[in-house]
This record gives sequence, structure tokens and C-alpha cells, in this order.
Amino acid sequence: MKKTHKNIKTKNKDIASPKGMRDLMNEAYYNFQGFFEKAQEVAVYYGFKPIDTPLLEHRETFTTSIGAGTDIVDKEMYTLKTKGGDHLALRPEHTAPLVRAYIEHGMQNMPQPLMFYQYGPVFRHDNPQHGRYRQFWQFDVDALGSEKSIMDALVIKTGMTILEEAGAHNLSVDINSIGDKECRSGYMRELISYYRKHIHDLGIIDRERLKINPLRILDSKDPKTKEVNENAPDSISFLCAACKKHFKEVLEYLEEMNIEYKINKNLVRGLSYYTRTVFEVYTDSEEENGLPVQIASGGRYDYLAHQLGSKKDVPAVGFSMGVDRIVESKWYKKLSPRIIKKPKICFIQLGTEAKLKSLNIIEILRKAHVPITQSLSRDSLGSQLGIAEKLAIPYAIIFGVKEALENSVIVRDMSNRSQETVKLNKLLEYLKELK
RNA sequence: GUGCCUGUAGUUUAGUGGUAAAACUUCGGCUUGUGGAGCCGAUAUCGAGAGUUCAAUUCUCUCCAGGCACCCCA
Repeated sequence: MKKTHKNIKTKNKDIASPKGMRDLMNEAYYNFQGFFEKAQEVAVYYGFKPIDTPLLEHRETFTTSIGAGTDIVDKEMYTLKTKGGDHLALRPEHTAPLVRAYIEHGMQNMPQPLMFYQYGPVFRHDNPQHGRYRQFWQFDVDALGSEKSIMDALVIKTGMTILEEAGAHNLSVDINSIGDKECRSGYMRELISYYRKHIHDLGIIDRERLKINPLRILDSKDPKTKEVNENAPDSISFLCAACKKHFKEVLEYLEEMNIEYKINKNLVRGLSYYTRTVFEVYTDSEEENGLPVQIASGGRYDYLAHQLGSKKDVPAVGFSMGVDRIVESKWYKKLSPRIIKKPKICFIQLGTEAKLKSLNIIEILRKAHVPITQSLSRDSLGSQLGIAEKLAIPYAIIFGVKEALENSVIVRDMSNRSQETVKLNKLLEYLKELK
């Protein structure tokens, strides 16, 4: 079942995958690929366009956006210094690079909003666990350049649809609004003064947090702090009229789309660039009585562009999901990729004359986009059929000396062992019928 | 970053203070026009390093990796 250890099989222990990073192949590869294709398809239908940003960015892109005082920046970021002296970082998330690209390419001058999806590996130097890796994959949808509440709804809807298409059900959405700069300062004052009053009832870590990032105290897991949080001022009651309206509209859209949500007043998110809407999506734990697993999250980040040097604010909202956790969950549909196809046919050859011509047959299939696997390195029919069976390939094409002379092949259905001789010029037609 | 548990062939497991056994897999050979049967053979410096010891895979320590919990998060 589950491996409880991993030993290095190479002679040189330094030549092994780094901690928390793994190779994707076989089923795992197809599972990821299938998800990416489906997610892209959904995103495209909702009007999002693809973008790919570099794995490396200037360190400042993250330190000024995600913010000092956050664990991602302070503890988990992979940084490096180039030979030229630049300080770069492996991206720990997709949002800041996207906004950086938006600014860099002057996208403010295009019709707004701009809607992008992106996916790829992100890196966080955390301690690995099940469903937690140092290199993991996120799929993001973002809408930049509009502060309208319907964009929040659109982004959430798109993200939720992707999750549902991947097989998710019974997802729970926690949502909250943490306001904008109008209302946040008043709220923060109130919150800080409240915590100061109760500082002796807070957990030790949370007393530290009060100095650096007081909002984070709200989602503390410390039981003492949780008690204090019971009566802490909540951001929603401090929302200014505009934020209140915005939040109310977002909720209305969600209700209209039958997306069930739960307002969570303690939800603040670990990245400091969020404004107004924030949300997190959970799925039930795989374990008997484990905690729910967070598989997606996001929110609005109206000031991020400004922090990254944009002259004007670019209101934006995004949804990002953890692909590893989706693909490893028990409800995942195991979407099969369509571009990188799993072979359904095993090509079997028999005898010298047939072997000689077999690459030509494979080329015919390739031109017709029929993916195959083959056993050219083998000669015996029995062993080749055995391989086809072991790899669970549904059909076999048998090409022997007799067939080579007659310009035909035998198509064998591996499930019921029935087979039929098909002329080469009829083969493609015949194969189409099979599906 | 902290704590606990784990680490024997590709996989799953035996085993012992005197350098390791089995099954399956894989590869090679014999066989060979229909699901690989059968037979023969090959594959482990017992996660790495150090220490204790006449002797360590087996004891101790350190490190590494994996799992779990915390922190945090996807």
C-alpha cells in the first residue's frame, strides 16, 4: 500500500529527487495532464486566455506583494543569487507574476478586464506531508482590471466548475470580506485595540502576530486565542458602504448560481495583498475523522498592482487551486488526456518480413493519430500478447508474415479474444468503428 | 522550523552480533503464429556516515529520505 520510506537507489546520494519533489509519470502523469486539459477547456469557455510566466522572478516581486510577515515569504521561499548579482526567487504562487506581467506589458491599455488562466509548478520550502510538496502544481484563473462584483462571481464560478468537472462534490466554500483601504484602517485600529486588551489571553505565537500581522490572529488555531476571537470585532461590520455593497452583490451572484457558501468572519488569508473578497474551498478529508482539506482559495487583490509599481490601481480577483490535492483525492474522476493519449492498441509483429515492414505500419497509424504501444523488441507472439495484457491495452494489431504478404493485419479484441483480418487500406476506417 | 514513527533487492516481506532468505516483477537464455506455461541464469556494498565491538544489516549517535502531528498552507 503506502510506502513509508524512500531509499536512494543511485550510487550517489546527491543524485536523487530533492525533498518534497517527485517525478510524474504513468498514471500520475495522465491524471495531471487530464486535469489540465479539462481545466483549460472550462476556463476558455468562460472567456479566460492562457498565459505562462517564468518560474523565476525577482525576489522583490514576492516580498513586496505577498508581504513580509507572511510565512510564504519569511520561511518558505526558494531564493537564489545569480552570477550577475540578481536576487531571484522560485515562484511560490502565480498571482504576483501575473500582475507583474500585466504591468510590464502595459495591459492597462487594452479593453478591461483581462482574464487569464495559468498553471504550472510553484515552490514552497515547507516540510512535506501527504498532499503537501515543495514543488506542487496550481491552476489559477484571474480577472484583472475590473472591480465589479460580477468578476468575483465569474472567477469563483469558473473555479468551482473546474473542480466539479474534475469530480468534486460536497465542496464547502468559506467566504469573507476584509474591506478596502477606506474601511480597513478603522477596523484594524479596533481589532488591535481589542487584542491589546486581551493580550494575556492570547497564545504566545499570537502575541507576536499582533506586532507583525494582527489579521492573522483571527484564524489562529490556538484554543486560547479562539476564545478571544469569539468576541473580536469582525471585518464585515466595519465595511464601508461600497465594500458592503460589493460583498452583498457577490453573495447574490453565488446564490443565483447555486454555489453554497458559508460566511466565515475569521477568514483572512495568509497573503497580505488581499482586499474585499476572500475565500477558501475545502473538501472532506480522505481519513476517517481527519480535518477538511483545503484545495483552492483566492480573493480580490485591488492594490497588488500598485504595490508592484503600477501608476494606477488595477482591481483584480483570482482563484487558485492545488492540482496535486485534486488529483490525489478519492473523488477525482481521472480525466484522461486527449492530446497526450494513452495507447489503446498494441502493435505486434511476427517474423522477419513483418518486422521489416512494421515501422511503415506504425507510420500509417501515426499519420492517422492513432496512438499505439509496440513490442518491436520482442519476437514471440505469446510474449507480445502477454505484454499487451499486462499493460491492459484493449486491442492488439497482429502483423505476421502472412499478413505482410497480403497487406493486411489482424485486429484482436483483447477482452474477448475475438479477432478479425483487416486489409491495410481499410484499417483506419475499421479502427474508427472500434471507438 | 519543531516533535513522534519508519528505512533489508524494482515491489511486498523474512532474518541474525559473525557481511543475508523468499515470493512476485524485470532482464538474458532455451522455446516460439495467439494471453508469455515450463526450465536455467542475473539483479541488495541490508538509506548514508561515524562510533562501540575481535566482528554490525542487527547496538549507539549524526545525517538523509518517507509518513504523521504542529506551524502553515494548495
